[in-house]
Amino acid sequence: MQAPLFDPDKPRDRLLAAAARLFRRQGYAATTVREIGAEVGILSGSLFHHVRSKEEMLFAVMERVIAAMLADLRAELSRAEGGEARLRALIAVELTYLHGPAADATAVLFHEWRALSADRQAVLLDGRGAYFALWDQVLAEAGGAMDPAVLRQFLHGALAWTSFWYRPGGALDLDGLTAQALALVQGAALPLR
Amino acid sequence: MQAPLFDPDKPRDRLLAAAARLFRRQGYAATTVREIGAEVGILSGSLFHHVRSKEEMLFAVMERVIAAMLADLRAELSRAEGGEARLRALIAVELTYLHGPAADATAVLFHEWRALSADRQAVLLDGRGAYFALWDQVLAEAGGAMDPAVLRQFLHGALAWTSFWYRPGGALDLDGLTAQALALVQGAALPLR
DNA sequence: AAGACAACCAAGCGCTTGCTTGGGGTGTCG
DNA sequence: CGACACCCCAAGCAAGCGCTTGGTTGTCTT
Repeated sequence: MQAPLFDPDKPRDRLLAAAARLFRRQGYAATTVREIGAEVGILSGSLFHHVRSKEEMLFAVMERVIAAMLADLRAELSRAEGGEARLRALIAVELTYLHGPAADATAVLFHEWRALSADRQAVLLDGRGAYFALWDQVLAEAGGAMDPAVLRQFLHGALAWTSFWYRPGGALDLDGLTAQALALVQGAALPLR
Repeated sequence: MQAPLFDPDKPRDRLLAAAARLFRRQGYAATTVREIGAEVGILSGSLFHHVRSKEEMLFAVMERVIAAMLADLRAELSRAEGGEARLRALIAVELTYLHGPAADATAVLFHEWRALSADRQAVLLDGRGAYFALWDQVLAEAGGAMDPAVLRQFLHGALAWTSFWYRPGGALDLDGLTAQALALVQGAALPLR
């Protein structure tokens, strides 16, 4: 994890952080620009001094997460040696984003994708593609019997879903959760038949 | 799978089926009652002859899926003999609902939960609880090393996420997908360390 | 034949939505 | 001191929202 996604000193960033928080809690469509304004202490009209439209906020939030996740995953993978370490890096980066300081923005990226217009989805597709290409590479290296693409979808789904039930600070910390996910994919979930 | 969730002969059921379709495609908040009316060929006002409010449609859709899934899972489990068969039943029922005739309603249940008011969420909690109690029971019987609650969340997340990428009719059919999920949870994803 | 009922239309109500406009206060820098 | 961004408010617009109203059809029952 490098620099935080949003700089509290920049008004526009404070706005985006607030938008991410509300988009996550209520969903994009159910969140009004008046609520976002209130969250940072300005009126809804003043909000458009920093941003061209409501959707631009959604786009900006997603754009930043994608770029940051991709950079972080690349850094972690270049540092990791051995198949298990690389696999752990995959999971750790995803879970760190989902439950660390960037939790709101990451949850929005994963769960509000369809709220974004098709044009803007297309702009972000390159970044998403590069990110998952790294996944496929690591999973293929691991050389399991399962189709890497299917395994990637299963794993990504299982991790993305944690944002609905897992809360850090409980009995299970982030490292523990990472270990559990690693165990799942390494085949330690249930005893072999 | 017993009787279909919605009876095409009943106008109210046709409405609910259309609502489920649109809620799934666009999300609950982003769907208007005018669109739902148009989907069945009536005006938006006439819609309220069958239903008290827009949210009642969401509730009705979810209620039916929960009841049907619970009944089907109970039936399948009572028919299954042995740990692996019971495990497969868990996965098969979930995937059948997610990608069979009830796909729209099931996706809505899984992905639009927070759009439902807290009061109505509470009404449905019993059914959800009973359903997942069966999961925990089967997973505990399987006797793996992983915490059954965490494993349940991982598995449920991985399966629920299939509604974003899996489409029946391709190279991988539903039985194949079920087998892959079973393999994941049985530890055949990657070779052991 | 008459009544009852379900199903729908046409019109529109009150309210909220995303966004625009015009203007004013505050600080920085030449 | 004046100029110039920057940031924000006050007010409001057009469009769309969920939902209500009063009334018209066609079908079925008695």
